[in-house]
Amino acid sequence: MRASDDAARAEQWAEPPEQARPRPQDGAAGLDAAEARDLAQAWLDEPLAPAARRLLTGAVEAFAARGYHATATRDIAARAGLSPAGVYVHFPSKEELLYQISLIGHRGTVEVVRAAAVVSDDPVHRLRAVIAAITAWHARYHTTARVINYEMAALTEQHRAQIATLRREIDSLVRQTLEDGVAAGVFDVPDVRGTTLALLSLTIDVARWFRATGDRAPEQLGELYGDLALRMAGHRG
Amino acid sequence: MRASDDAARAEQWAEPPEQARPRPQDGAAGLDAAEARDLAQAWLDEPLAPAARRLLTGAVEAFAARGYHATATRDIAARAGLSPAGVYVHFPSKEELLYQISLIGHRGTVEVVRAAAVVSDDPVHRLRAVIAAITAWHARYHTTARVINYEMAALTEQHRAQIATLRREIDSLVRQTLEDGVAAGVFDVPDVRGTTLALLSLTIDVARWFRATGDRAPEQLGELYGDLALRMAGHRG
DNA sequence: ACGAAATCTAAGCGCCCGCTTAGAATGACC
DNA sequence: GGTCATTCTAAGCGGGCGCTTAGATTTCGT
Repeated sequence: MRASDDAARAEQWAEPPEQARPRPQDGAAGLDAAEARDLAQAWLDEPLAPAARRLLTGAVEAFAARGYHATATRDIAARAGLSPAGVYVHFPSKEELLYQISLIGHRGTVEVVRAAAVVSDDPVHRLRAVIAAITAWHARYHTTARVINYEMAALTEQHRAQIATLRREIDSLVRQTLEDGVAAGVFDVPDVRGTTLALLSLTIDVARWFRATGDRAPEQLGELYGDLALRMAGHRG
Repeated sequence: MRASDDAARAEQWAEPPEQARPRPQDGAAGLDAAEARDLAQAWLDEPLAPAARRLLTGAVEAFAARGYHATATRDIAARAGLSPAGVYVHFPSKEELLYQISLIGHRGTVEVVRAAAVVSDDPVHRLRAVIAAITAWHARYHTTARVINYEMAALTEQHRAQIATLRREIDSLVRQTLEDGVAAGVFDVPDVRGTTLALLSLTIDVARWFRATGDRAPEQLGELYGDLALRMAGHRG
Protein backbone atom coordinates (compact mmCIF):
# COMPACT_ATOMS: atom_id res chain seq x y z
CA MET A 1 0.00 0.00 0.00
CA ARG A 2 1.37 3.34 -1.00
CA ALA A 3 1.75 6.10 1.55
CA SER A 4 -0.58 8.33 -0.45
CA ASP A 5 -3.44 5.88 0.06
CA ASP A 6 -4.03 7.13 3.56
CA ALA A 7 -3.99 10.69 2.34
CA ALA A 8 -6.50 9.73 -0.32
CA ARG A 9 -8.86 8.24 2.17
CA ALA A 10 -8.54 11.22 4.43
CA GLU A 11 -9.31 13.39 1.43
CA GLN A 12 -12.47 11.46 0.79
CA TRP A 13 -13.79 10.84 4.23
CA ALA A 14 -12.51 13.31 6.73
CA GLU A 15 -14.57 16.36 7.51
CA PRO A 16 -12.63 19.43 8.61
CA PRO A 17 -12.78 19.99 12.36
CA GLU A 18 -15.11 22.74 13.40
CA GLN A 19 -13.28 26.03 13.48
CA ALA A 20 -12.13 27.60 16.70
CA ARG A 21 -13.93 30.79 17.56
CA PRO A 22 -12.36 33.45 15.35
CA ARG A 23 -10.30 36.18 16.93
CA PRO A 24 -11.24 39.74 16.04
CA GLN A 25 -9.52 41.04 12.90
CA ASP A 26 -8.63 37.51 11.90
CA GLY A 27 -10.02 37.72 8.42
CA ALA A 28 -8.89 34.38 7.06
CA ALA A 29 -9.10 32.08 10.06
CA GLY A 30 -8.91 28.43 9.10
CA LEU A 31 -7.99 28.98 5.47
CA ASP A 32 -4.54 28.28 4.16
CA ALA A 33 -2.80 30.96 2.11
CA ALA A 34 -3.69 29.57 -1.32
CA GLU A 35 -7.32 29.13 -0.42
CA ALA A 36 -7.61 32.63 1.01
CA ARG A 37 -5.96 34.08 -2.09
CA ASP A 38 -8.34 32.21 -4.37
CA LEU A 39 -11.30 33.32 -2.33
CA ALA A 40 -10.25 36.96 -2.38
CA GLN A 41 -9.54 36.71 -6.12
CA ALA A 42 -12.94 35.25 -6.81
CA TRP A 43 -14.66 38.28 -5.34
CA LEU A 44 -12.32 40.90 -6.76
CA ASP A 45 -14.48 41.75 -9.75
CA GLU A 46 -17.56 42.44 -7.67
CA PRO A 47 -18.19 46.17 -7.21
CA LEU A 48 -18.30 46.22 -3.42
CA ALA A 49 -17.15 48.42 -0.58
CA PRO A 50 -14.11 46.89 1.18
CA ALA A 51 -16.07 46.19 4.35
CA ALA A 52 -18.88 44.53 2.38
CA ARG A 53 -16.32 42.35 0.60
CA ARG A 54 -14.72 41.35 3.91
CA LEU A 55 -18.16 40.50 5.27
CA LEU A 56 -18.98 38.31 2.28
CA THR A 57 -15.70 36.42 2.28
CA GLY A 58 -15.87 36.07 6.06
CA ALA A 59 -19.41 34.75 5.78
CA VAL A 60 -18.34 32.23 3.12
CA GLU A 61 -15.65 30.89 5.43
CA ALA A 62 -17.96 30.73 8.41
CA PHE A 63 -20.92 29.20 6.55
CA ALA A 64 -18.66 26.59 4.93
CA ALA A 65 -16.99 25.65 8.19
CA ARG A 66 -19.96 25.55 10.54
CA GLY A 67 -23.08 25.88 8.40
CA TYR A 68 -25.43 28.81 7.91
CA HIS A 69 -27.65 28.27 10.93
CA ALA A 70 -24.70 27.60 13.24
CA THR A 71 -22.90 30.78 12.24
CA ALA A 72 -23.54 33.88 14.35
CA THR A 73 -23.62 37.28 12.71
CA ARG A 74 -21.23 38.27 15.51
CA ASP A 75 -18.69 35.78 14.11
CA ILE A 76 -19.02 37.21 10.63
CA ALA A 77 -18.62 40.75 11.95
CA ALA A 78 -15.49 39.75 13.88
CA ARG A 79 -13.94 38.17 10.76
CA ALA A 80 -14.49 41.46 8.93
CA GLY A 81 -13.10 43.46 11.84
CA LEU A 82 -16.43 45.08 12.62
CA SER A 83 -18.68 45.28 15.65
CA PRO A 84 -21.79 43.07 15.60
CA ALA A 85 -23.90 46.00 14.41
CA GLY A 86 -21.50 46.77 11.55
CA VAL A 87 -22.94 43.94 9.48
CA TYR A 88 -26.28 45.69 9.13
CA VAL A 89 -24.79 48.82 7.60
CA HIS A 90 -24.03 46.74 4.49
CA PHE A 91 -26.59 43.93 4.53
CA PRO A 92 -30.13 44.03 5.88
CA SER A 93 -30.03 40.45 7.16
CA LYS A 94 -27.92 37.32 7.51
CA GLU A 95 -29.99 35.67 4.80
CA GLU A 96 -29.09 38.49 2.40
CA LEU A 97 -25.42 37.66 2.95
CA LEU A 98 -26.11 34.05 2.00
CA TYR A 99 -28.16 35.15 -1.00
CA GLN A 100 -25.42 37.44 -2.32
CA ILE A 101 -22.85 34.66 -1.85
CA SER A 102 -25.12 32.24 -3.66
CA LEU A 103 -25.81 34.70 -6.47
CA ILE A 104 -22.17 35.64 -7.08
CA GLY A 105 -21.11 32.00 -6.79
CA HIS A 106 -23.70 30.67 -9.20
CA ARG A 107 -23.08 33.46 -11.70
CA GLY A 108 -19.38 32.60 -11.58
CA THR A 109 -20.12 28.94 -12.27
CA VAL A 110 -22.42 29.78 -15.16
CA GLU A 111 -19.75 32.02 -16.69
CA VAL A 112 -17.11 29.31 -16.39
CA VAL A 113 -19.42 26.74 -17.96
CA ARG A 114 -20.40 29.04 -20.81
CA ALA A 115 -16.75 29.80 -21.53
CA ALA A 116 -15.96 26.10 -21.62
CA ALA A 117 -18.91 25.35 -23.87
CA VAL A 118 -17.81 27.63 -26.69
CA VAL A 119 -14.33 26.14 -27.09
CA SER A 120 -15.66 23.62 -29.59
CA ASP A 121 -18.80 22.53 -31.42
CA ASP A 122 -17.69 18.92 -31.15
CA PRO A 123 -19.81 17.31 -28.38
CA VAL A 124 -16.82 15.21 -27.31
CA HIS A 125 -14.52 18.16 -26.74
CA ARG A 126 -17.35 20.23 -25.34
CA LEU A 127 -18.49 17.66 -22.76
CA ARG A 128 -14.94 17.14 -21.56
CA ALA A 129 -14.31 20.89 -21.35
CA VAL A 130 -17.58 21.63 -19.56
CA ILE A 131 -17.23 18.89 -16.95
CA ALA A 132 -13.56 19.74 -16.42
CA ALA A 133 -14.48 23.40 -15.92
CA ILE A 134 -17.28 22.75 -13.43
CA THR A 135 -15.08 20.31 -11.54
CA ALA A 136 -12.09 22.63 -11.38
CA TRP A 137 -14.32 25.48 -10.25
CA HIS A 138 -15.83 23.38 -7.47
CA ALA A 139 -12.33 22.34 -6.39
CA ARG A 140 -10.68 25.76 -6.54
CA TYR A 141 -13.58 27.54 -4.87
CA HIS A 142 -14.67 24.60 -2.75
CA THR A 143 -15.38 26.85 0.22
CA THR A 144 -17.84 28.93 -1.79
CA ALA A 145 -19.13 25.84 -3.58
CA ARG A 146 -19.96 24.19 -0.30
CA VAL A 147 -22.07 27.11 0.79
CA ILE A 148 -23.98 27.55 -2.46
CA ASN A 149 -24.66 23.82 -2.87
CA TYR A 150 -25.47 22.78 0.69
CA GLU A 151 -27.14 25.86 2.18
CA MET A 152 -29.81 26.43 -0.45
CA ALA A 153 -32.52 25.39 2.00
CA ALA A 154 -31.66 28.41 4.16
CA LEU A 155 -32.59 30.85 1.37
CA THR A 156 -36.01 32.46 1.23
CA GLU A 157 -38.39 30.93 -1.28
CA GLN A 158 -37.98 33.84 -3.71
CA HIS A 159 -34.21 33.79 -3.55
CA ARG A 160 -34.12 30.03 -3.95
CA ALA A 161 -36.29 30.26 -7.04
CA GLN A 162 -33.96 32.87 -8.51
CA ILE A 163 -30.91 30.68 -7.89
CA ALA A 164 -32.70 27.69 -9.38
CA THR A 165 -32.91 29.56 -12.69
CA LEU A 166 -29.13 29.81 -12.84
CA ARG A 167 -28.72 26.14 -11.96
CA ARG A 168 -31.17 25.13 -14.68
CA GLU A 169 -28.94 26.83 -17.22
CA ILE A 170 -26.01 24.59 -16.27
CA ASP A 171 -28.21 21.51 -16.34
CA SER A 172 -29.52 22.39 -19.80
CA LEU A 173 -26.07 22.89 -21.22
CA VAL A 174 -24.80 19.50 -20.05
CA ARG A 175 -27.95 17.73 -21.18
CA GLN A 176 -27.85 19.42 -24.59
CA THR A 177 -24.24 18.39 -25.06
CA LEU A 178 -25.15 14.78 -24.34
CA GLU A 179 -28.07 14.93 -26.76
CA ASP A 180 -25.88 16.50 -29.46
CA GLY A 181 -23.34 13.72 -29.00
CA VAL A 182 -26.02 11.06 -29.26
CA ALA A 183 -27.42 12.67 -32.39
CA ALA A 184 -23.92 12.81 -33.89
CA GLY A 185 -23.38 9.17 -33.07
CA VAL A 186 -20.32 9.77 -30.85
CA PHE A 187 -22.10 9.10 -27.54
CA ASP A 188 -24.10 6.09 -26.38
CA VAL A 189 -26.43 7.28 -23.62
CA PRO A 190 -29.51 5.15 -22.86
CA ASP A 191 -30.69 7.56 -20.14
CA VAL A 192 -29.82 11.18 -20.91
CA ARG A 193 -31.71 12.56 -17.93
CA GLY A 194 -30.09 10.19 -15.45
CA THR A 195 -26.65 10.63 -16.91
CA THR A 196 -26.93 14.43 -16.76
CA LEU A 197 -27.93 14.04 -13.14
CA ALA A 198 -24.95 11.80 -12.46
CA LEU A 199 -22.46 14.08 -14.22
CA LEU A 200 -23.52 17.16 -12.27
CA SER A 201 -23.71 15.10 -9.10
CA LEU A 202 -20.10 14.08 -9.57
CA THR A 203 -18.89 17.65 -9.93
CA ILE A 204 -20.99 19.06 -7.09
CA ASP A 205 -19.80 16.48 -4.58
CA VAL A 206 -16.26 17.75 -5.12
CA ALA A 207 -17.21 20.64 -2.85
CA ARG A 208 -17.88 18.17 -0.02
CA TRP A 209 -14.52 16.40 0.04
CA PHE A 210 -11.96 18.57 -1.75
CA ARG A 211 -9.20 20.09 0.39
CA ALA A 212 -6.68 22.57 -0.99
CA THR A 213 -4.05 20.78 1.06
CA GLY A 214 -4.52 17.57 -0.93
CA ASP A 215 -2.07 16.54 -3.60
CA ARG A 216 -4.54 16.97 -6.45
CA ALA A 217 -4.74 20.33 -8.20
CA PRO A 218 -8.18 21.56 -9.30
CA GLU A 219 -7.24 21.36 -12.99
CA GLN A 220 -5.87 17.83 -12.62
CA LEU A 221 -9.12 16.75 -11.03
CA GLY A 222 -11.00 18.51 -13.82
CA GLU A 223 -9.15 16.51 -16.46
CA LEU A 224 -9.79 13.24 -14.63
CA TYR A 225 -13.49 14.01 -14.34
CA GLY A 226 -13.64 15.20 -17.95
CA ASP A 227 -12.31 11.81 -19.07
CA LEU A 228 -14.70 9.98 -16.75
CA ALA A 229 -17.55 12.01 -18.23
CA LEU A 230 -16.70 10.80 -21.75
CA ARG A 231 -16.71 7.23 -20.50
CA MET A 232 -20.07 7.75 -18.82
CA ALA A 233 -21.37 9.17 -22.10
CA GLY A 234 -20.36 5.97 -23.85
CA HIS A 235 -17.72 7.61 -26.02
CA ARG A 236 -15.19 5.14 -27.38
CA GLY A 237 -11.85 6.93 -27.01
CA MET B 1 -39.16 18.68 -24.51
CA ARG B 2 -40.90 16.02 -22.50
CA ALA B 3 -43.02 16.96 -19.52
CA SER B 4 -40.84 14.89 -17.26
CA ASP B 5 -37.84 17.09 -18.03
CA ASP B 6 -39.05 19.75 -15.66
CA ALA B 7 -39.57 17.17 -12.98
CA ALA B 8 -36.07 15.90 -13.58
CA ARG B 9 -34.55 19.30 -13.14
CA ALA B 10 -36.55 19.89 -10.01
CA GLU B 11 -35.29 16.54 -8.76
CA GLN B 12 -31.73 17.65 -9.32
CA TRP B 13 -31.79 21.25 -8.27
CA ALA B 14 -34.60 21.96 -5.91
CA GLU B 15 -33.94 21.83 -2.20
CA PRO B 16 -36.93 20.91 -0.07
CA PRO B 17 -38.48 23.94 1.61
CA GLU B 18 -37.64 24.25 5.26
CA GLN B 19 -40.16 22.41 7.34
CA ALA B 20 -42.89 24.16 9.18
CA ARG B 21 -42.50 24.07 12.91
CA PRO B 22 -43.65 20.59 13.90
CA ARG B 23 -46.80 20.25 15.88
CA PRO B 24 -46.60 18.23 19.08
CA GLN B 25 -47.22 14.50 18.56
CA ASP B 26 -46.63 14.90 14.84
CA GLY B 27 -44.08 12.17 14.57
CA ALA B 28 -43.58 12.07 10.82
CA ALA B 29 -43.94 15.69 9.79
CA GLY B 30 -42.69 16.35 6.28
CA LEU B 31 -42.22 12.73 5.28
CA ASP B 32 -44.50 10.99 2.86
CA ALA B 33 -45.91 7.60 3.77
CA ALA B 34 -43.36 5.50 1.90
CA GLU B 35 -40.44 7.43 3.31
CA ALA B 36 -41.73 7.19 6.86
CA ARG B 37 -42.29 3.45 6.45
CA ASP B 38 -38.77 2.94 5.13
CA LEU B 39 -37.32 5.01 7.92
CA ALA B 40 -39.20 3.08 10.59
CA GLN B 41 -38.21 -0.20 8.91
CA ALA B 42 -34.57 0.76 8.88
CA TRP B 43 -34.50 1.14 12.64
CA LEU B 44 -36.69 -1.84 13.47
CA ASP B 45 -33.81 -4.21 14.14
CA GLU B 46 -32.15 -1.90 16.64
CA PRO B 47 -32.79 -2.97 20.24
CA LEU B 48 -34.26 0.28 21.50
CA ALA B 49 -37.01 1.46 23.80
CA PRO B 50 -39.96 2.82 21.79
CA ALA B 51 -39.37 6.35 23.00
CA ALA B 52 -35.67 6.15 22.12
CA ARG B 53 -36.58 4.92 18.64
CA ARG B 54 -39.08 7.75 18.18
CA LEU B 55 -36.41 10.21 19.28
CA LEU B 56 -33.88 8.84 16.81
CA THR B 57 -36.24 8.80 13.84
CA GLY B 58 -37.54 12.23 14.78
CA ALA B 59 -33.99 13.52 15.02
CA VAL B 60 -33.17 12.07 11.59
CA GLU B 61 -36.10 13.91 10.07
CA ALA B 62 -35.27 17.17 11.81
CA PHE B 63 -31.52 17.04 11.13
CA ALA B 64 -32.13 16.19 7.47
CA ALA B 65 -34.67 18.96 7.00
CA ARG B 66 -33.02 21.80 8.85
CA GLY B 67 -29.50 20.69 9.75
CA TYR B 68 -28.04 19.58 13.07
CA HIS B 69 -27.22 23.00 14.48
CA ALA B 70 -30.53 24.49 13.38
CA THR B 71 -32.54 21.76 15.07
CA ALA B 72 -33.69 22.37 18.64
CA THR B 73 -33.87 19.50 21.08
CA ARG B 74 -37.37 20.80 21.82
CA ASP B 75 -38.33 20.02 18.20
CA ILE B 76 -36.99 16.49 18.48
CA ALA B 77 -38.83 15.95 21.75
CA ALA B 78 -42.07 17.20 20.20
CA ARG B 79 -41.71 14.81 17.25
CA ALA B 80 -41.34 11.94 19.71
CA GLY B 81 -44.31 13.16 21.76
CA LEU B 82 -42.17 14.02 24.78
CA SER B 83 -41.53 17.12 26.79
CA PRO B 84 -38.21 18.92 26.18
CA ALA B 85 -36.64 17.18 29.18
CA GLY B 86 -37.74 13.74 27.96
CA VAL B 87 -34.90 13.61 25.49
CA TYR B 88 -32.31 13.44 28.25
CA VAL B 89 -33.81 10.36 29.84
CA HIS B 90 -32.66 8.39 26.79
CA PHE B 91 -29.68 10.35 25.44
CA PRO B 92 -27.19 12.42 27.41
CA SER B 93 -26.85 15.07 24.71
CA LYS B 94 -27.98 16.17 21.28
CA GLU B 95 -24.62 15.12 19.85
CA GLU B 96 -25.18 11.58 21.15
CA LEU B 97 -28.37 11.44 19.10
CA LEU B 98 -26.42 12.41 15.99
CA TYR B 99 -23.70 9.89 16.83
CA GLN B 100 -26.16 7.01 17.26
CA ILE B 101 -27.84 7.96 13.98
CA SER B 102 -24.48 8.07 12.26
CA LEU B 103 -23.37 4.77 13.76
CA ILE B 104 -26.54 2.86 12.89
CA GLY B 105 -26.61 4.42 9.43
CA HIS B 106 -23.02 3.64 8.58
CA ARG B 107 -23.30 0.10 9.94
CA GLY B 108 -26.30 -0.39 7.70
CA THR B 109 -24.41 0.83 4.67
CA VAL B 110 -21.44 -1.41 5.42
CA GLU B 111 -23.75 -4.42 5.76
CA VAL B 112 -25.44 -3.66 2.45
CA VAL B 113 -22.10 -3.25 0.70
CA ARG B 114 -20.68 -6.47 2.18
CA ALA B 115 -23.76 -8.36 1.10
CA ALA B 116 -23.43 -7.01 -2.43
CA ALA B 117 -19.72 -7.83 -2.56
CA VAL B 118 -20.15 -11.55 -1.96
CA VAL B 119 -22.61 -12.16 -4.79
CA SER B 120 -19.75 -12.82 -7.18
CA ASP B 121 -15.97 -13.07 -7.40
CA ASP B 122 -16.07 -11.51 -10.86
CA PRO B 123 -14.93 -7.88 -10.50
CA VAL B 124 -17.42 -6.81 -13.18
CA HIS B 125 -20.45 -8.24 -11.42
CA ARG B 126 -19.12 -7.21 -8.05
CA LEU B 127 -18.50 -3.56 -8.98
CA ARG B 128 -21.95 -3.26 -10.50
CA ALA B 129 -23.58 -4.91 -7.48
CA VAL B 130 -21.67 -2.84 -4.93
CA ILE B 131 -22.32 0.52 -6.60
CA ALA B 132 -25.95 -0.40 -7.22
CA ALA B 133 -26.34 -1.35 -3.56
CA ILE B 134 -24.76 1.82 -2.17
CA THR B 135 -26.79 3.93 -4.57
CA ALA B 136 -30.09 2.23 -3.76
CA TRP B 137 -29.37 2.53 -0.03
CA HIS B 138 -28.65 6.25 -0.35
CA ALA B 139 -31.85 6.71 -2.34
CA ARG B 140 -34.14 4.61 -0.14
CA TYR B 141 -32.80 6.02 3.12
CA HIS B 142 -31.92 9.43 1.70
CA THR B 143 -33.11 11.17 4.85
CA THR B 144 -30.71 9.20 7.01
CA ALA B 145 -28.02 9.38 4.34
CA ARG B 146 -28.22 13.15 4.30
CA VAL B 147 -27.60 13.35 8.00
CA ILE B 148 -24.72 10.89 8.15
CA ASN B 149 -22.95 12.37 5.11
CA TYR B 150 -23.43 16.08 5.69
CA GLU B 151 -23.41 16.45 9.46
CA MET B 152 -20.16 14.66 10.23
CA ALA B 153 -18.51 17.94 11.22
CA ALA B 154 -20.94 18.22 14.12
CA LEU B 155 -19.66 15.00 15.72
CA THR B 156 -17.05 15.09 18.45
CA GLU B 157 -13.54 14.25 17.35
CA GLN B 158 -13.67 10.77 18.91
CA HIS B 159 -17.02 9.92 17.37
CA ARG B 160 -15.93 11.23 13.98
CA ALA B 161 -12.82 9.05 14.09
CA GLN B 162 -14.95 6.02 14.90
CA ILE B 163 -17.28 6.69 11.98
CA ALA B 164 -14.29 7.22 9.69
CA THR B 165 -13.26 3.62 10.32
CA LEU B 166 -16.56 2.37 8.95
CA ARG B 167 -16.29 4.64 5.91
CA ARG B 168 -12.77 3.42 5.18
CA GLU B 169 -14.12 -0.10 4.93
CA ILE B 170 -16.47 0.92 2.13
CA ASP B 171 -13.71 2.81 0.36
CA SER B 172 -11.37 -0.19 0.57
CA LEU B 173 -13.93 -2.55 -0.87
CA VAL B 174 -14.61 -0.37 -3.92
CA ARG B 175 -10.92 0.27 -4.50
CA GLN B 176 -10.07 -3.42 -4.17
CA THR B 177 -12.74 -4.33 -6.68
CA LEU B 178 -11.28 -1.85 -9.17
CA GLU B 179 -7.77 -3.21 -8.61
CA ASP B 180 -8.98 -6.79 -9.02
CA GLY B 181 -10.63 -5.86 -12.29
CA VAL B 182 -7.49 -4.16 -13.56
CA ALA B 183 -5.41 -7.20 -12.59
CA ALA B 184 -7.88 -9.47 -14.36
CA GLY B 185 -7.73 -7.30 -17.47
CA VAL B 186 -11.45 -6.50 -17.50
CA PHE B 187 -11.09 -2.89 -16.30
CA ASP B 188 -9.03 -0.02 -17.68
CA VAL B 189 -8.44 2.44 -14.84
CA PRO B 190 -5.51 4.86 -15.15
CA ASP B 191 -6.24 6.42 -11.75
CA VAL B 192 -7.65 3.93 -9.24
CA ARG B 193 -7.60 6.37 -6.34
CA GLY B 194 -9.38 9.12 -8.25
CA THR B 195 -11.91 6.74 -9.77
CA THR B 196 -12.75 5.26 -6.36
CA LEU B 197 -13.26 8.80 -5.13
CA ALA B 198 -15.53 9.57 -8.07
CA LEU B 199 -17.59 6.39 -7.69
CA LEU B 200 -18.30 6.98 -4.01
CA SER B 201 -18.88 10.66 -4.70
CA LEU B 202 -21.55 9.73 -7.20
CA THR B 203 -23.43 7.52 -4.76
CA ILE B 204 -23.15 9.89 -1.79
CA ASP B 205 -24.51 12.86 -3.72
CA VAL B 206 -27.72 10.88 -4.25
CA ALA B 207 -28.60 11.80 -0.68
CA ARG B 208 -28.52 15.49 -1.64
CA TRP B 209 -30.98 15.44 -4.49
CA PHE B 210 -33.07 12.25 -4.25
CA ARG B 211 -36.75 12.66 -3.43
CA ALA B 212 -39.03 9.72 -2.77
CA THR B 213 -41.70 11.56 -4.74
CA GLY B 214 -39.61 11.40 -7.92
CA ASP B 215 -40.37 8.92 -10.66
CA ARG B 216 -37.17 6.95 -10.18
CA ALA B 217 -37.20 4.01 -7.75
CA PRO B 218 -34.07 3.43 -5.62
CA GLU B 219 -33.32 0.13 -7.35
CA GLN B 220 -33.71 1.65 -10.82
CA LEU B 221 -31.25 4.36 -9.91
CA GLY B 222 -28.91 1.71 -8.50
CA GLU B 223 -28.92 -0.16 -11.81
CA LEU B 224 -28.24 3.02 -13.77
CA TYR B 225 -25.35 3.92 -11.50
CA GLY B 226 -24.03 0.34 -11.57
CA ASP B 227 -23.83 0.54 -15.35
CA LEU B 228 -22.21 3.98 -15.20
CA ALA B 229 -19.65 2.56 -12.76
CA LEU B 230 -18.63 -0.13 -15.24
CA ARG B 231 -18.19 2.53 -17.91
CA MET B 232 -16.09 4.63 -15.55
CA ALA B 233 -13.99 1.54 -14.82
CA GLY B 234 -13.28 1.18 -18.53
CA HIS B 235 -15.14 -2.10 -18.90
CA ARG B 236 -16.11 -2.83 -22.51
CA GLY B 237 -19.61 -4.23 -22.27
C1' DA C 1 -12.93 75.02 7.40
C1' DC C 2 -17.44 73.17 7.62
C1' DG C 3 -21.78 70.79 7.28
C1' DA C 4 -23.84 66.63 5.49
C1' DA C 5 -23.68 61.90 4.39
C1' DA C 6 -21.73 57.57 5.30
C1' DT C 7 -19.95 54.45 8.47
C1' DC C 8 -19.31 52.55 12.70
C1' DT C 9 -19.92 51.26 17.92
C1' DA C 10 -21.95 50.48 22.72
C1' DA C 11 -25.72 48.91 24.62
C1' DG C 12 -29.43 46.19 24.78
C1' DC C 13 -34.34 44.04 23.47
C1' DG C 14 -37.03 39.96 23.23
C1' DC C 15 -36.45 35.38 22.24
C1' DC C 16 -34.73 30.76 21.96
C1' DC C 17 -30.93 27.60 22.98
C1' DG C 18 -28.98 22.98 25.42
C1' DC C 19 -29.44 21.18 29.48
C1' DT C 20 -30.69 20.55 34.76
C1' DT C 21 -33.49 19.88 38.77
C1' DA C 22 -37.27 18.48 41.76
C1' DG C 23 -40.81 15.86 42.00
C1' DA C 24 -45.12 13.53 39.92
C1' DA C 25 -46.91 9.54 37.27
C1' DT C 26 -46.21 4.83 35.67
C1' DG C 27 -45.72 -0.01 35.66
C1' DA C 28 -43.35 -4.53 36.75
C1' DC C 29 -42.74 -7.50 40.63
C1' DC C 30 -43.47 -9.51 45.22
C1' DG D 1 -51.72 -3.73 47.24
C1' DG D 2 -47.45 -1.93 48.49
C1' DT D 3 -42.59 -1.12 46.76
C1' DC D 4 -39.38 0.88 44.01
C1' DA D 5 -36.90 1.80 39.84
C1' DT D 6 -38.05 3.88 35.53
C1' DT D 7 -40.00 7.35 32.79
C1' DC D 8 -41.71 11.52 32.38
C1' DT D 9 -43.02 16.75 33.12
C1' DA D 10 -43.03 21.73 34.79
C1' DA D 11 -40.10 25.12 35.58
C1' DG D 12 -36.12 27.43 34.87
C1' DC D 13 -30.82 28.62 34.56
C1' DG D 14 -27.16 30.90 32.19
C1' DG D 15 -26.14 32.31 27.95
C1' DG D 16 -26.14 33.22 22.90
C1' DC D 17 -29.12 34.53 19.08
C1' DG D 18 -30.62 38.16 15.07
C1' DC D 19 -31.36 42.55 14.95
C1' DT D 20 -32.31 47.66 16.56
C1' DT D 21 -31.39 52.12 18.38
C1' DA D 22 -29.03 56.33 19.60
C1' DG D 23 -25.27 58.62 19.04
C1' DA D 24 -20.05 59.07 18.14
C1' DT D 25 -16.69 59.23 14.49
C1' DT D 26 -14.98 59.47 9.89
C1' DT D 27 -15.11 60.99 5.07
C1' DC D 28 -15.46 64.23 1.70
C1' DG D 29 -17.34 67.71 -1.60
C1' DT D 30 -17.35 72.43 -1.37
